[in-house]
Amino acid sequence: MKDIKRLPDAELEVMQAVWALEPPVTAAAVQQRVSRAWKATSVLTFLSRLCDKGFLQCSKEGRQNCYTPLITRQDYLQRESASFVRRLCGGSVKNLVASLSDAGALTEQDIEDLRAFLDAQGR
Amino acid sequence: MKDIKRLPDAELEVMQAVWALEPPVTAAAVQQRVSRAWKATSVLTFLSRLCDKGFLQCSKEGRQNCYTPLITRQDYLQRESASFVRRLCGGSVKNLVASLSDAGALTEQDIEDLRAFLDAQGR
DNA sequence: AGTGTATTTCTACTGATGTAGAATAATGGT
DNA sequence: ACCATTATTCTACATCAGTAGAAATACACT
Repeated sequence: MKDIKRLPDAELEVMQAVWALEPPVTAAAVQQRVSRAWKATSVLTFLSRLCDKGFLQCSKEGRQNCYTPLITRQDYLQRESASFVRRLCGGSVKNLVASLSDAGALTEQDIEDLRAFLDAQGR
Repeated sequence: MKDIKRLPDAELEVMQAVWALEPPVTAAAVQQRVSRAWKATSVLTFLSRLCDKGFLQCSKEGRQNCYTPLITRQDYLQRESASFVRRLCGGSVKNLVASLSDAGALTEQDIEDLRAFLDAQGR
């Protein structure tokens, strides 16, 4: 039914904050958690747009709004990374990892983790 | 100098076409290569925006425009994948690969390629 | 009850993106 | 030299995104 779409940067950052915090989140908490210096009204705009898009649900807790994610971080990440690999890397994951490596964005730790992951993976 | 920014979907698709073709490309060639059914003028709009953004250089070849990439696919891919991992995966590449796996976007071939890549990597 | 204060909802504005018609310019043929 | 054809440049417009002031609400106190 609902087709989740890619979120614009600002909304994504807000979602990250919501995901990072405990379930029913207030706008103020989000504002603090976020890295950018947005005015309270800006944060509220983003939160409300996220509700419109079906990413959040909003309920009143007295005078305050409380937001709860309707989409998990995992779910969003899965969709986005699959779409990223398709759109940018011609569908090849190796291609992606190789370019991360070229970009110097692959730490020793990453490599180790990946090895472990693959080992656990392959039967 | 120039800070390369993320391209919107339409422009990215046009760039992919340009990269896929041989260096000096005509708008017509791009239009054919691309998957979406854009009108010729739309394609030209995107090409011209890509020139403005410093991704392409345009030269006249008689009556036709010829476009040449100023940014390589590799270069763009590197930047974008690094930024993607940062923005969405909290900087963890394993996180990314794991979610691809969960999304069922990791083929047997991908895993094999990754293993080979990592082996070649780690001295 | 009246008022300053915290929150939220409306409204607004600028610039980016997707898409393409209208206008213009350059060709090729007759 | 003229005109149908073709490619390019302008112009346009709707929607999305980033950002936030103004207006409306709801409390918390005195």
